[in-house]
Amino acid sequence: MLRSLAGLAVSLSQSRRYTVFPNQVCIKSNSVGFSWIWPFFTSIGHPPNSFQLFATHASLDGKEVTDDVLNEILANIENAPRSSLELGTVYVDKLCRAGSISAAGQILQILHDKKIFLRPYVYNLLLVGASERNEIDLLFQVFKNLFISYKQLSETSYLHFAKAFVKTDDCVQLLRFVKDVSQLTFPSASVLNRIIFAFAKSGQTDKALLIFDHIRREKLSLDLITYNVVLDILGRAGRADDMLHEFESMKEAGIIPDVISYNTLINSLRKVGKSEMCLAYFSQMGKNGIQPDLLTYSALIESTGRTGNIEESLRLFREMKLKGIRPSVYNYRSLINNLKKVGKDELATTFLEEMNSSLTCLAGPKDFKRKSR
DNA sequence: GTAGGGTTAG
Repeated sequence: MLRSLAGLAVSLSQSRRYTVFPNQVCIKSNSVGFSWIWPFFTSIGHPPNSFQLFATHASLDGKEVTDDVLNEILANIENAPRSSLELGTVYVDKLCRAGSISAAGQILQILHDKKIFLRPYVYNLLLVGASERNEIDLLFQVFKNLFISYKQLSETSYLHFAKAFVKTDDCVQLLRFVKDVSQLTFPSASVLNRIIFAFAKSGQTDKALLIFDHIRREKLSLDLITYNVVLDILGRAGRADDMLHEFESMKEAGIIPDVISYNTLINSLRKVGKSEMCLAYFSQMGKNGIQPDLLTYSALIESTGRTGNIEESLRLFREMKLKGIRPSVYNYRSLINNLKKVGKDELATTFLEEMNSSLTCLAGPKDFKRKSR
């Protein structure tokens, strides 16, 4: 592939060769399949001339994508300077859908080198294609180009990237790439954080943690969010001890835990039934001047109530309301169930009535979603 | 749109 890429670069540098590929290929076009291109152009408001469109279609129809065909495509794009972005996007789209991932990647790279950045969605097509075909080098290339072109990737792109590694245990290349990307994004940790998050979200917990270890070992960028993501990963995996160990290591790294760190910790400890530890960390967060919120109290009310400490559960519920934090249906549901469990049916009924009479002013999703920033 | 719930077993 590298050789043909080099070949293309050479042929591109010899601009005289462009004239060898005029748009005459349109003569060979048949009308089938033309219809899919037109709506695309009208939808983005750049209808190019129909001859270019015929050329687009004809040059790919049933042809093997040889270097000659690639050169022909590039010449077509070059000859359409006012719409080369759109035309390039159409070509790469079509090549991806036809399974010619490698050719699509080459076109993307050549246009990228010419500062022609195609529509982001074709990068995703390429990420998926490269992922399915296990073309890791291409995957890295597309990911990097996407980042350089747009500075920001969608969550979908990160997920496509991560999914490429589901079937492989070889992480040497991946870790090398992580270091590579880190140099590109230094000093921000954002891209690395999102990579870790995508690996976790696609069920690759071990690889997510491997990347984290690598980042720490190599002293790459790392911040509060990195730790919060890792705490969550360990908590969800039921690895409470490892989670607490990482929490302690935040101090050594000079990173101060915030309300999300503590909530992640408390909620994960709740899941494994460690109610006393929930309260201990709740106390610690108070000493450190971090204000608890609805999620903190929800985890504590449930944790204490479920382990039979119903008095503490009720006290926390009152304390929360005194602080002006509106309860949610989940707090009531939790209280009512746990009260019934210890035989306090009357009090449970009282809370049921209180809940029903205040349904309209209970906390909803907007009351605990992270603040917009 | 970089991180922490959504009938989390009820």
